[in-house]
Amino acid sequence: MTSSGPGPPNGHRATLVEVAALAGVSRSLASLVIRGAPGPSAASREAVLRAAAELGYRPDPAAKLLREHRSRVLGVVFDPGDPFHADLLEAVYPAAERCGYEVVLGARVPTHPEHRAVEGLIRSRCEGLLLVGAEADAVQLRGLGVRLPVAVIGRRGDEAGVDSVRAADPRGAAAAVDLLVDLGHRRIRHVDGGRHPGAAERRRGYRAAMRRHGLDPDVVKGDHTEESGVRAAGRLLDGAEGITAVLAGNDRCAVGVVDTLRRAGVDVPGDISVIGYDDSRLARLTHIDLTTVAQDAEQTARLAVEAVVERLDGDVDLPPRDILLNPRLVIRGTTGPASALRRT
Amino acid sequence: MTSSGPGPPNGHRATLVEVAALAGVSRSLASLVIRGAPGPSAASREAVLRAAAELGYRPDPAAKLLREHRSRVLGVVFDPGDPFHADLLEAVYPAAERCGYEVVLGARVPTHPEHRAVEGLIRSRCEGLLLVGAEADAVQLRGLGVRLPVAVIGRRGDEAGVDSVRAADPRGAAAAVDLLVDLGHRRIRHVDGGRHPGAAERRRGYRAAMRRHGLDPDVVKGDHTEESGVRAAGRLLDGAEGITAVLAGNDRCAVGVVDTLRRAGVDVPGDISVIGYDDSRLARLTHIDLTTVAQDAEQTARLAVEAVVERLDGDVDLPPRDILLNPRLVIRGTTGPASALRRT
DNA sequence: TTGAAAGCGCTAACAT
DNA sequence: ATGTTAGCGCTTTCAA
Repeated sequence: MTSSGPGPPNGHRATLVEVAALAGVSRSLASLVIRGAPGPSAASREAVLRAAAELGYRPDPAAKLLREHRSRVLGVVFDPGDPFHADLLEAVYPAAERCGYEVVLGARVPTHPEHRAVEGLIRSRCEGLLLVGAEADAVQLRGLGVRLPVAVIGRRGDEAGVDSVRAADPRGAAAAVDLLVDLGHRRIRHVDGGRHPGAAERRRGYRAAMRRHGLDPDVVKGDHTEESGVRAAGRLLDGAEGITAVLAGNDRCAVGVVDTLRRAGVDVPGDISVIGYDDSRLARLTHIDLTTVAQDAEQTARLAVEAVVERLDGDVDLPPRDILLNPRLVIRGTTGPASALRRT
Repeated sequence: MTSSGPGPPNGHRATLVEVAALAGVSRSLASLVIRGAPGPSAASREAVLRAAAELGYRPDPAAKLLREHRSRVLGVVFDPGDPFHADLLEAVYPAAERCGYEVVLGARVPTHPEHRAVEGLIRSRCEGLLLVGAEADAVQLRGLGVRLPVAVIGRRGDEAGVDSVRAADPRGAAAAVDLLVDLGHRRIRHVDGGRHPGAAERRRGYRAAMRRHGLDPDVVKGDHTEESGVRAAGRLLDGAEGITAVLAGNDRCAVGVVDTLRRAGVDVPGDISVIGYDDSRLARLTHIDLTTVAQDAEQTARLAVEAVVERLDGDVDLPPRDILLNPRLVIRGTTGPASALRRT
């Protein structure tokens, strides 16, 4: 915690002139030493460092910023409470550090909506912005992108003139279908995510993959909540329609499905296989152990950081990029062979 | 999103001198107008505002800060992904705003541990710090508290010389026991949270309440994961010990218990009642519908903000306070009368 | 290798 | 009600 440290524990904050005076050198020389610039002799270096330590000197970021016109800070807007955003943040920090940037966070919550978060971060003198799942429309995004370099994660942004990094959802859904077909499933239902971001792409990927395998797509409406999974499972139980596998719109929905089926005495994956989407912490819980489609948080975060940094450190007017990442299928315990068909 | 706005959309940022020049007034007068200080006549006000708009002027926070030596910014360290922290953040923003402060966030993640988050926030020139669930020890906390006003949430801090706001866990556990006893339960087991923060207090509250009702405490070791609930339920199923109610150490553990019991055909709450702790989003899911003990996030956040602000805006050397909040029992669908006793 | 001087954009006395 | 003057703490030419 950088404990209280030496020097005056409280009150007056030492300034660079004072350090220089104590070291018996000029302000500028002290400045060079403090920020490790080449030039100063070993002797002066030693003297300044000792004086700084003695006074408990800490450079004033505001003054530095005023002078340099650069903060080397990246702002990130995200949803606290969203596990995938937590994974992304975890990866954003090292990525930013490698590029020589610090990170400040702004939450997107009802009491502090996206535009407020953005303004706050800009006031915190960040030079570039990462929006994890923007809710701004294309016009607002474009306006923001003019003010400073912006990258959006999880949504397309190139149409608004900003970079974006996102998973290729159609491919993820297709991979899930492929796995199920490999396991012998033919009647595979998709509980979709309605109008949630990404849902349309997943639906599209599912449909295309089914047709590719010569199978009939079977989509039922849903959303990205447990509720929707519960309802879908209910219909499955009522209808007993010979369906042996379900691709849910996301993990929450999948958990609703699995839960309801199992409580009704249906064996998962013995009778019915279920696949989720997102590989959220939920899916990884051992008592759930959900087969699901994962996005690579580490790579996503890294590419988004690098996109912004690239503009910051030079190429200001590259055309906006839309980076698509391949999702990865994580096979766990809710999928199995279709051999043990329900006898309907 | 404060769209791109008028003025030079890009490139040169207008300065206050330029605005003043265009408005035909002095720097200081322009300054007064810009920050809405009393004094300037309606005419000058109008002129300055018009000029500012025309140039797309935005005050430079770095310069302002350098001059004023105050940022009116509060730093908050939290765990992204933790739903309760999300609730707190939601309440922190309006609380800070009412006090005239802004909020900057720093995440506590493996790649960016607490002390780095703290340093980052301090560099972001925050004047006070809120630690949501500090992991620093008392010595580090004390060192930090010397540098700037600090409040910790969810853990005691007065011994380290900083303010703290937390739920009175013993009372929460006691309230849960009281409810179960009211419902006629006598054999109530507590699956504890091991060494997790708060677990000891909950255990203590449970024990005291049981004794108060003339009942024998029955504590089994656990932790704050679903796993632990699964194991505890397993033991319940094996033993068939006539236990009719379980107080889990937290919601995750409770969900593990409920899940396992129900899959084994035990009716919750018909055969066994289960109470969680925390009222996390998990507990609120309708298909889980867990009776649980809730902390008041809104009040917690508000009191913590006010504690820090109070020190910032005057009383620097109040003695540290440890504010205890009463938890609230949220009765949902996993508790019921003990009448339908399991016949063992 | 070191120092002197200028100035980043703003606010806060102190005049007027 | 408005303008003048001095810096805030730092970096950065430019000279020595």
